[in-house]
Amino acid sequence: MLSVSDSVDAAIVRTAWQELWQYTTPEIAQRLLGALLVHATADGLLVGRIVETEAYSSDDPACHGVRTLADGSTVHRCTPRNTAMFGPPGRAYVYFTYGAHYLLNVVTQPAGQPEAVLIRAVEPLEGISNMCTRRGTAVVTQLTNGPGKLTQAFGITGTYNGHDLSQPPLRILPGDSLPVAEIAVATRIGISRATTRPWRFYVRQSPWISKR
DNA sequence: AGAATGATCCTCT
DNA sequence: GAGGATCATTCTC
Repeated sequence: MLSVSDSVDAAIVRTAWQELWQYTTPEIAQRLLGALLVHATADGLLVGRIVETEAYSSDDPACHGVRTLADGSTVHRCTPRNTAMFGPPGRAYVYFTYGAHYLLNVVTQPAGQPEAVLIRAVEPLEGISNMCTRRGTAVVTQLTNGPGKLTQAFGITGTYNGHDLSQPPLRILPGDSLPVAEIAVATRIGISRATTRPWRFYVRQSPWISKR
């Protein structure tokens, strides 16, 4: 049974969600800080607050939708793995790497323009004991402080690749933008190309981020 | 068909 | 701080 206030709340969230995609990808990465990642599982609700993100753009050699040619130029390349990146904004791009980890991205630009925001860390809010079970640890600060860790804690796998993140069971609920003073800017982690772009964003002094 | 690479994590020292 | 695990994806031959 849906109450009137629930409907109003849903409309507000829907508006904030759709307005997000008019910004550039680095701007969206900052605006996703503070948003809630929500997964409704058979074992219960899992909720986390996003505290760390990275932007990947369509002119960015580090982006999965971009290929660097021998002459140093870059082209867009749609492949079976990165197809979701070429789809509409607001969808998930989930991929598997290092033979072990799923990484969750949010597609940010209109279809054909491969850009996305990697969710690198969240602050666990609800379903923490469930997350501990999934992660195999009781150390709460180690549950979701990395892109591979948080997908394991939340039970997010490749089945969500292409999923509309405004819809259950896996959603992102935008919140108010953080004050600029609370947002730290740094270079991205774990990449070998375009390493100097300042496109990693995190909540300053948060104990839940992956790395200082 | 073969080889290289990787938006990571964990376990050491 | 360094190195290994582990395998899907992608490119090259």
